[in-house]
Amino acid sequence: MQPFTQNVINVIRNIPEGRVMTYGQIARVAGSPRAARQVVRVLHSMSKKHHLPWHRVVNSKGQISIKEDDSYHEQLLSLESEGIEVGKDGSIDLGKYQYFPE
DNA sequence: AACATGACGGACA
DNA sequence: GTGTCCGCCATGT
Repeated sequence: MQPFTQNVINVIRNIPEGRVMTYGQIARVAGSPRAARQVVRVLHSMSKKHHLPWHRVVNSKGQISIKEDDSYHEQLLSLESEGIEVGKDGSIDLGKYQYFPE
């Protein structure tokens, strides 16, 4: 496994409840600014093995990036249960909920 | 090795 | 705001 992948997992694990981070942001924090797509890949492989708050990850527009299927619904409910306001189109106010790690 | 894929992002019309 | 195009980079076939 690439060290970057491990970093991504750590970053995601550190997102506080009630906050979100974007794919690109996670990629930057993990050390590879343009690896947003690898973050996506990590989420895919991790959702099966690791216990991570993947639902706190949204795209740069502050929206849920999944098709309106089961996973989408799961993410929506998870976010709302943490107190995050999610628009009907899956939009979130990043200025209000985005988390910036130190 | 070549080509396709993806829960992305930024630039531009 | 919407749609198109192109860059990114690990994986899968």
